[in-house]
Amino acid sequence: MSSVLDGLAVDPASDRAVFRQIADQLRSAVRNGRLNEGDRLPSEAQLMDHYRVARMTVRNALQLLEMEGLTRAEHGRGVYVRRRPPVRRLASDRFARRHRKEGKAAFIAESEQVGAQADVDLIQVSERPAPPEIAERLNGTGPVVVRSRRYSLNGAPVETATSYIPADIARGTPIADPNPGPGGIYARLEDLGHTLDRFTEEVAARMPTEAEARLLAMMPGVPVFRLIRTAYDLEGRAVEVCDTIMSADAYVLNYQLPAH
Amino acid sequence: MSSVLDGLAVDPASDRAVFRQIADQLRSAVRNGRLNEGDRLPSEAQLMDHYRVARMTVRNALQLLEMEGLTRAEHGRGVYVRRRPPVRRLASDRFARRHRKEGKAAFIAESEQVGAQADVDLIQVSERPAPPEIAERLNGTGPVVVRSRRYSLNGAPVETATSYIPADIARGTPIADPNPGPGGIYARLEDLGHTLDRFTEEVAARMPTEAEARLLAMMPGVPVFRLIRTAYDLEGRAVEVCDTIMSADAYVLNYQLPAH
DNA sequence: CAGTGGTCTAGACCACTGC
DNA sequence: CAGTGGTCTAGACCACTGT
Repeated sequence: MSSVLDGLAVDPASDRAVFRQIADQLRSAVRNGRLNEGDRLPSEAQLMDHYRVARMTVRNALQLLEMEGLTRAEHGRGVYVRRRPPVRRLASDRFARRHRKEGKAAFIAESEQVGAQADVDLIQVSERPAPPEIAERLNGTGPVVVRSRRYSLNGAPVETATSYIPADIARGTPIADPNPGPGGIYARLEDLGHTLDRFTEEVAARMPTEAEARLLAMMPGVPVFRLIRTAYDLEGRAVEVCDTIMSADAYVLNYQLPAH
Repeated sequence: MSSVLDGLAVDPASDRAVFRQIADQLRSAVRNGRLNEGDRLPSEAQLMDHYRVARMTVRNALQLLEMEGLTRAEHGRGVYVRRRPPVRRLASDRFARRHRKEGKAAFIAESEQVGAQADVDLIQVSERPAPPEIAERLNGTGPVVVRSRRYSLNGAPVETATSYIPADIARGTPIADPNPGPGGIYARLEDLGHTLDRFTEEVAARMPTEAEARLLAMMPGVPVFRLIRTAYDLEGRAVEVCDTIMSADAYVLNYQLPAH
């Protein structure tokens, strides 16, 4: 009987903690192909036997790998090498007016391009004072219409988004309606005379909060993107700020930069 | 004597694991200001006493918070609420020709703007076959000149970068020299007649590998950005691919998008 | 049902920090 | 030196999975 563990041993006298040595060896097994995507790792019991260590030592090693995003544990089944799914790419033209003319909001248009089923749920609309982070970007402290929703791809939640539009623009318009109509709120902003000129995006990455992890059904060891997009009209006024949390394993963000 | 733990208790009969309840309560204490940035959390011994649980239960709770990036443990000192340092922003004009004319590479120019001390070390230059991921973007399979280096800000490493330039362009030029001269390799590419026209950037986020965590002296619970930038000259040829790993807590990436 | 991971207890020794 | 977190042992019971 052969196993991925054949010939592997740890040195208890080493400076490197035993659980780190075990993690190192399992990591190598993945890197050099002795373990492939989707393969099951040896069980905790097998690892305890093989390395002659306590269960907590084995679990610390496995937890390291899970934190790195290399493996996922499935209760009652085993620990598996994580598959890196093909990721969705945000084309630079995702906000092109052409898509709005076709009546498609950015997320939907983009998902169709890659043949994925897009869904939106948890839609909420309200009017509130602008949070400081938002007021700063909208260059004003008045009330805002707040639209939040969650996007899913092929049934898996991948992103939550909250849009803030100054109430003096959006109040009483379809923008304040749960269903803003074809082309989404960017089309409605243009209907209202706020022709969109440019966007800025600020991209950060961090580990999810508990609430975010729940909403996006995230696996341990996967960070989120936080993307704050500000939309400006032709007059240079900020007309929308969209605060988005995205499961980082579902996206690669694409940008085009001119060399000037 | 009052403490952040006053009045807090867990329900062992709850569905929610005890260590998660403890983490919840500590997290709330941070969110509602009973614990501030830089404050020390109660020690493991104090938490064991207060909640009447075993040490492993307390440690699991603390580890959750550390994984989320909310706290950092300091051996022999205590567990502290992490400070969110002011972050550096990548301006959209970071590759503007003006900076190259001034003899400054992007990283240096940018750091000066925010009054930070920039350093570069671990510079390595070699010539090798192009890795598949790189060949794909360079649209060619020939050998490449590989330049890798590490950038630090105020003494703290924040990013590693590896540039790949087709050898038929770079061989025997200052680009293949550890010090490529004023303005960096982009200035040299333009000297060689490859006037830069545009860049694409692909941004992903994940947890660091062990090697990356070491090189960037990363705290647990902090992800990295992986940014792959491709530079194109006026003829549309890809003349450089730069593969960058950045500590995500040191950056917010800024982009400008036209509305078309 | 047996096998898996999830949680928890009650100890032990060590390395690091600050007084 | 006392107090802190880092590592490790040797058990226990539970919840979930597949047969």
